Amino acid sequence: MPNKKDQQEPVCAVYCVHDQIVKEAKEQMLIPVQAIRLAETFKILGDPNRVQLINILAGREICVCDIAVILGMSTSAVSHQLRLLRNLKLVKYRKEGKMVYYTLDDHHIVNLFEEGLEHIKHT
Amino acid sequence: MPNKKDQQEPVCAVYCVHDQIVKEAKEQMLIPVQAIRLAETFKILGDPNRVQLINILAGREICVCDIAVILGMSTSAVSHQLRLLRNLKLVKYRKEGKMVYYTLDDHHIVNLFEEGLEHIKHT
DNA sequence: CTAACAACTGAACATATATTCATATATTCA
DNA sequence: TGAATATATGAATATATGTTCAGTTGTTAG
Repeated sequence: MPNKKDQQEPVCAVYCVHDQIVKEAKEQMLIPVQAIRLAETFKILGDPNRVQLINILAGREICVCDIAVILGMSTSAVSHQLRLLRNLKLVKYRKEGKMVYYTLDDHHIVNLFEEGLEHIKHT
Repeated sequence: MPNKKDQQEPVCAVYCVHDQIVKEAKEQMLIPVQAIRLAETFKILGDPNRVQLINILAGREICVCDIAVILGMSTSAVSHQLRLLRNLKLVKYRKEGKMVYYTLDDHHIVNLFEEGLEHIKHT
C-alpha cells in the first residue's frame, strides 16, 4: 500500500489507492456510449420471457399470435416485448396480410445467446 | 392458416395459431430454471457500471477501493454491485489483510463479454 | 362501406431494482 | 486493549421495469 507521498492526490482521504493500477484500468475503460449500448443489449436478454422468445426466434420465423400461445402471454404483452427487441435491432419482421412474422435480425445475437447457454450449463 | 378443424383446441378464439410450429417450438423451449438462470446472468451484465466493472476485472486483480476510484462510485455502491456478481458466481475474491482483491471467476464470462462487445461494434 | 381480427400503443398500476445512509464486521497497528 | 481503516450489509427511499387494460391502426372478407 503506497504511503501519502506516493499519491497523486495527497489530500484525498482514501490512502489505499494503487495509482498505477487505477491509471491503467482507467485507460482501458470502455467509452461511455459503448458501455451503455453493451449494457442495453445484455439487459434486454435479462428476462426469462425474452430469453425464451429469443430461443424461439433462433429456430424459426414466427408470428406474434403463435409466440403468445407458446409463452402463455397476451399478444399485447408479446408485442411490447418485441418492440423492445426491435428498438435494439435484435429482431426484424415481415408483414404478410394481417400477420407479422418475426426473426432474429443478426447472427451475433444467436452466438451471444448460445455462449450464455453454454456458460450456465457448465456451472 | 389452418381452419378450425385443424386446431387442437377448436373452441379457442384464436384461429391464426399454427399448430405444428407451436408444437415444435414448445418442445424446444428451455426448461424454466435454465431460462431464469440465463436471464439472471444477462441481467447482471445489463448495467453500464457493471459492464465497466467486468471490463476492469477482465484485465487484472483489483481491490474494492481502486474500483470505486476508477468508476467514481462509493465503496459501498461498489460492494453492493460486487455482491450481485458474487451471488451469480461471476467473480471471486482473495483477502489480504484488510484488502479484498476481486477477479473474474470464470473464463466463460470473458467470452460472453467479448462476444457482446463484438456485436455492438458491428452494428 | 362495415365487421372481424392481428398487431400495436399509451397510460396506469404493481413489482423489482438501484442507490444511499447508517451501521457492522474484520483486520492492522500502536 | 482501542483507534483507524477496508469492506460488507440492512433498511429505506427513489427509480426503473413489466403487465394489463382500453383504445387504435391496418388488413381482409363480405
